[in-house]
Amino acid sequence: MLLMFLRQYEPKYIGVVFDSKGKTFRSDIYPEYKAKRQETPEDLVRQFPRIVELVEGFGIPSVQMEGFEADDIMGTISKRVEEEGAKVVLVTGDKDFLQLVSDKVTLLDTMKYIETDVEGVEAKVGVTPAQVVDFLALMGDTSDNVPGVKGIGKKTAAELVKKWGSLEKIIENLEKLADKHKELVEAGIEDANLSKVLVTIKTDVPVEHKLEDFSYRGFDKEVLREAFEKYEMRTLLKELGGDTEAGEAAPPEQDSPVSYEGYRLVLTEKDLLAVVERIREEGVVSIDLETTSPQPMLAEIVGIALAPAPGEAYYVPTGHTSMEAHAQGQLPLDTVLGVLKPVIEDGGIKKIGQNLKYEIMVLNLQGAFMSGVYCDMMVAAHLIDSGRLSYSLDSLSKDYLGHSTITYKDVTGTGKNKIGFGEVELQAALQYAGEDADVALRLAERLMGQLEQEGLLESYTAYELKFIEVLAGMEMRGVKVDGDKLGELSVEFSAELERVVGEVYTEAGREFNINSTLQLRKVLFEELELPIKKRTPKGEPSTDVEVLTDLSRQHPVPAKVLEYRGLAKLKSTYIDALPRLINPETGRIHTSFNHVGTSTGRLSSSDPNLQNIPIKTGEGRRIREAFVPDAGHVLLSADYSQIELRLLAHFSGDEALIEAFRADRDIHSATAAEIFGVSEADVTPEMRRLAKNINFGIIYGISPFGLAKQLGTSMGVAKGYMDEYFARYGRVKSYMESSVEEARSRGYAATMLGRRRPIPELQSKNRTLRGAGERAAINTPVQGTAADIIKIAMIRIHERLRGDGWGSDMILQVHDELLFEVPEGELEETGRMVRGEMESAMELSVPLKVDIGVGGNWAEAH
DNA sequence: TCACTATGCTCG
DNA sequence: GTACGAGCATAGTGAA
Repeated sequence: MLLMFLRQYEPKYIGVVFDSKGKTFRSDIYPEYKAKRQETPEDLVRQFPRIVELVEGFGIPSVQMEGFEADDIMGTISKRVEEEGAKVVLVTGDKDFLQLVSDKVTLLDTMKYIETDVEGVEAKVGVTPAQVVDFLALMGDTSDNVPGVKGIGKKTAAELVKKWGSLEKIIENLEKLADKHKELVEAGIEDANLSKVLVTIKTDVPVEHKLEDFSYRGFDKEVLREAFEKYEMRTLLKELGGDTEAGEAAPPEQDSPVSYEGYRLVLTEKDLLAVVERIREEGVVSIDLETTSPQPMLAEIVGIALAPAPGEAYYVPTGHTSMEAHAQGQLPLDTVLGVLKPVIEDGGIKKIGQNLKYEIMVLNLQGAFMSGVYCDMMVAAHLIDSGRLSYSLDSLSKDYLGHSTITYKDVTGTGKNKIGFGEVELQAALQYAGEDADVALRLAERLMGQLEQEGLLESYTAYELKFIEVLAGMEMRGVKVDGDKLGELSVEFSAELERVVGEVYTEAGREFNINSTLQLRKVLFEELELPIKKRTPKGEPSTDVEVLTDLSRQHPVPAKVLEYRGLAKLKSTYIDALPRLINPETGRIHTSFNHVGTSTGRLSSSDPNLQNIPIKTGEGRRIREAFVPDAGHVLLSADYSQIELRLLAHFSGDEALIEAFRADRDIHSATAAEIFGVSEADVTPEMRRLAKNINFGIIYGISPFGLAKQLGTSMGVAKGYMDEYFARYGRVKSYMESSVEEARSRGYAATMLGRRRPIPELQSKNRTLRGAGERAAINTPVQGTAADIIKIAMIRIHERLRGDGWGSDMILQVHDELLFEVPEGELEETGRMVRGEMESAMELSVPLKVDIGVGGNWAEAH
């Protein structure tokens, strides 16, 4: 509430007033005052000191005076400030405060976010602010135990006060009242008079503070961050915005560089043409589409914001549905796009925006093909710092411009009051959308400057920006999923689940919700009295796969639960979820690839996540069978073989490792042969499994504990393996150490294309945190460079496929694998081209190797 | 009803 | 408390 208030109102003075314990003049004259209140819950009482702490963190002065209620202190301050001629906003939901409202004083209910002025008071209670005390005196207040006049409620109280003007006047004119009212008031005169005193907020409390004492200079981000971290207020932490470099002061919140004066609505074709003229003059435009859906494949445009220069922004509504929009008349989308298309498609006009992939896709569906992508804020910020909590425009604006933008929620509301963007009033839409376009434009300058300064501009334009179009293309093409097949699987899994559930109930001796860890814990550890093997971070007995596998030796229930979980997971996450995401227009699934989804530079995928479709179990593989090509096509899968270990060989320069890859040996067998001192022919499957785990462990920044856990052995044994590994691959060890050292001295880890991930944990005094930082420092260059390599390959393949004559499409990326939908007749050429581009994407001291598979579904292609 | 956390499990 | 990087389903809780 405070954050929202500070941002929206940017007050010059602010104070928070607290009640204090003990007696007040009200309880003196009326001992029953607030008597019926329930005792303040203990949970709440304990929070009061923390609230004070947080208010201090916000840099807000607070007032608390023994013997005086907060109401009266607020009333006094409000009165004084009002007399000095300033405006006052009283932030409270208490209706008693309606009495203080004037042309200078308003009430803000931060729960509902409604600001009440004089007219508001009358609309709300039917009387003027001055009459509120009389109104309350009659009506009473149950929550404060103020009696009022028995039998008179809100309606009658308002009616009487409105007619006679005050309580005193009503009493004077008792005889003229309707019989029913007369009787009631007569009986309640004493109560009414007392009530009036009780509800009247005092304005003459001896407050010593001067207005200047309440000056607000903004909050210290660091102090607040610490408090939020301490109390694990993660959402607020995120809202607070990213890191400010040590020594670099955060830009002041208050001198906001953005004003809305240069923003204009565009409602006529003539005005639109003038905007186009401005864009051509500037040679650059920031674009922000407002639509009906966050999913580009389902979105319809309701308006377009355009900013050709800082402070100058236009909003062209095309699909707003408010009466006002209809009254003013908006241009049809076709007309608008007809005028804008040449600009959008003109590569000579630089395009700026936030998450331009979205704009590219939505416009593409309307037949406009964006060219000249010049700067995407989100993508630029991620290259500079892939460790940020947020890449939202608001967050970037706060950090780089010191300006908080109007948020989407601010204009559309949330929860059940939420409206579509098309229902937003045009002025609000103009300010919101115009600001986004404007802010993106201003940020572009800053971010491009920083990219250049840090030597990242080349990477940015040559790879990151081009990658946006590659992703847009893949998302738009989508992947075909056989809904009928999933339907059959669903039926089959339902039957299986029913069977397993029945077996669990029988063995457990009763029915319960197997999905509930809470209930499962009771059954396993209390009723069946099985031993607790492990605890969750909260100290509760764990029921995860490791524990249940172990317990399966003692009792049939854990084994059955594991079986249940396996089936239920597949059914709910994939089998039943995927068909719902099939686009009705295209009949395909269009995942969203998040360009800035990870701190290493990998992609992430969501809605649905197509990067974690099961493969390891037979049942899981059946889900992949539902991913199919169009008729006359096949799926081609191409995946990098051991790309991360190859990078480890390259980066470390370890001769043994490099030699193994150059000779194209099975790397896990080769490692096993080295560690166990046998010839590769004598490596057993068990030895290979061990070596494989060690190899992966190395990339993750191995620890004896982690390796032991993975292998199911003791830490001593694991340590032995590690020592043996490092004895054979000495350069790997020194490379790992230098990775950490480099990250420590520079403050960040980096990938080959330059993406930077700050790792402040390396400075931590907390051993665990520091350890995590060290492992991140080891892993990031390896995982991140692998991501760089496949990114380069994808850009080149995309460009090749876009050239003449190809019928193949690249449809998915799963970190080291690319999936293509290929016309049967084009199979060989596509395979050759794809392998060529992937293997030559980057020159390393070891070869890059790609395995290719083909099939009638994704399972077969693998 | 909504926002959020805890737990557990899928992938590379 | 401990292997790197992700997203999502479900249960449960507290606040609006």
